[in-house]
Parts: sequence; structure tokens; C-alpha cells
Amino acid sequence: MAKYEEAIQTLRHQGHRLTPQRLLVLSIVAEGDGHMGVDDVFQRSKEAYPYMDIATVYRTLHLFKDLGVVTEVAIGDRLHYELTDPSGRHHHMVCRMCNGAFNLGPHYLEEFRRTLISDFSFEPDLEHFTITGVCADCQPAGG
Amino acid sequence: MAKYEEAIQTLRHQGHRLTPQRLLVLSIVAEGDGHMGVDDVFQRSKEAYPYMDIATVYRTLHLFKDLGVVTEVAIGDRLHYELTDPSGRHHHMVCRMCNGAFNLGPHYLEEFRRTLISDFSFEPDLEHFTITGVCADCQPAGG
DNA sequence: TGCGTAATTGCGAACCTTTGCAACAACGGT
DNA sequence: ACCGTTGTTGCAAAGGTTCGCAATTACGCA
Repeated sequence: MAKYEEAIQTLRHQGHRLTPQRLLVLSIVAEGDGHMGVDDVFQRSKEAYPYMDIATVYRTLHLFKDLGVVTEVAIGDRLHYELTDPSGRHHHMVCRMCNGAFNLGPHYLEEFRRTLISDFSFEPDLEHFTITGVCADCQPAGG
Repeated sequence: MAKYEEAIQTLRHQGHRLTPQRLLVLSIVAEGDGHMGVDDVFQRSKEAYPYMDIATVYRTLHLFKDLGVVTEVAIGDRLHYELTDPSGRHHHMVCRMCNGAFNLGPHYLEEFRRTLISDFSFEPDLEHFTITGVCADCQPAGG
């Protein structure tokens, strides 16, 4: 699995250690079906390694997020994680009614990004970017 | 203070009670200098009313947020609150290095909003919208 | 391959936020 | 002005998340 290997290289190159716990969390997120909650990752980790600690899961996910190998998505009021896809970056739209998460292609935000940089010299983290709103299915009828 | 009075009307009209605690929290947020953290609000509340409970502060701020009278801004990993300004809505850019918060005029997102609606029928909550990134001062030198 | 160094883990404790529940109080009707 | 209803509060306890620290372990180097 290419993304998985790439993520490992990223860890190495930045001087972080490849511990079994990190590899485990990484593989769980990589094989997970989309956006996984912290506790999902923790429960699955414990199946493979019963001594896994929830603090380690938090620290590992935060590290991965800072390195950019996973992407953090706020769903409801909990954070979820998915493996970052370097070839097909996308953003998220999360419906506040049904908590459904939809993907949004990267080009939708490119122009916005350029504007922020030129007007404010503000470099936005658009990788970690989620838009809350109401999806088509949950909108009140009458339109 | 107009916004303060408006907020009280909103509470009334939606059938919520005007308790001293709510009025206190509202006035603190209204007079606060920008984005206030939960604990800021709590500490100031206790000065006026020593029995104030932190749970009440949380519940009150959440209520106000749902009613739209305050706006929630994520700064660092904590939520902050400010009185919603109905005449001059703005968004936020928060620097992940220095945690500085900058305002962004509403027109920057109007086009983006229209695109999401027409392409996906997704109605974004752009009122509660924060962009994380790195501000001009915190960007690595070399440009 | 074995050693030393420094990052990382696991544990406990602390912190932040939410929730359940009995007592209280705001509001509408009288 | 008083009463009853029902939303709200304060407290305490339960999550969820982070932090400090000693023990452990990955990694670079001999």
C-alpha cells in the first residue's frame, strides 16, 4: 500500500521513531473505512496489542496530523482521522443534521487560497479543512 | 447597546427564559474585547455572581451559539466566543503558530458559498467558519 | 552485534467538557 | 400579587483529552 509506505518514510525523514504502536495506528487508519474516531482506533489497537494506551493513540494521531500523513475531520463534536491521500487531496463538507461527510475536490479552494495569500500573506492550511452545513437531503423542503 | 438588546429579544421569542445567569454571560461576552474563552467568561461571571457554575457557562454559551447570538471560534484547541455582529459578519483566520486571530470580510466567501450551493446543494454554515494557517509574522523567513 | 542517548510509552493525575438529577425560579394565567 | 408549570441551575459524577514522569525501547555509532 503506497500511502502507508510513504507515511513511514515521512516519519523516518523527520527523525521520528518507528515504534510498533505508531505502525499499528497507521495501519488501522490506513485500512479503516474512511473517517475513524479516536476510540475506534483505540479499540482496534487493543485487539492487536492489549497494552495500547489511549494517550498513545492521541499522541500518535496528533503527530501524524502535524506531519500531514493523516487528516483531521471534525464530525459532530468529535475529531476523526483518515489517511491523507497525496494524489487526490480533498476537503470535507459535514452535514450538521445527519453528520454525513462529503468530499470536495481541491480545485474548489485554490482560488480562495491564492486570494488569502495575496491579500493577507496568510498561508491557510486547506488540507485540514472542513465546512459545516446542511446537505441536500437534510434541507427543509419547500425549495 | 443594540446587539445586546437584540440578543435578548431572540431569547424571548424562542421561548427561552431570561435568567440572571444568561444576562450576565451575555453582557460579559458583549463587553469582552473580542474572542473570549470559556474560562474567561467563567472567571468574570464569578466576580459578579460567585455561585456561577462552569456547567452553566457551557450550557449558556452553547445555547447562544445555537441561537446565533454568539459566534464560536476555534483558537488553538479551545473554543472562544464573541457576540455575533449581524451588520458586519466576518470570518476568522487563526494562526496555528501564535494563535493570533484575524478577521476576514464576508465577501471573500460569497462566491465560494454560491458554488457549493449550485454544485452540491450544500448550504454551508459560513458564519461559524474558521481558517487555520500561518500568519505573515510567523512565516519562515526566506521569501 | 552491543551500547549509550534521547524519544516514546504507559500509567496516573489533572484538566476540560458534558450529563443526570433534585432543588429552584421565570413566566403565563389567574 | 400569587400559583403551577416547566425550563434552568448547581452540584457531583462521568466522559473525553492532555500532561508529567519514570521505565522502556528505537536508533546511530563503535
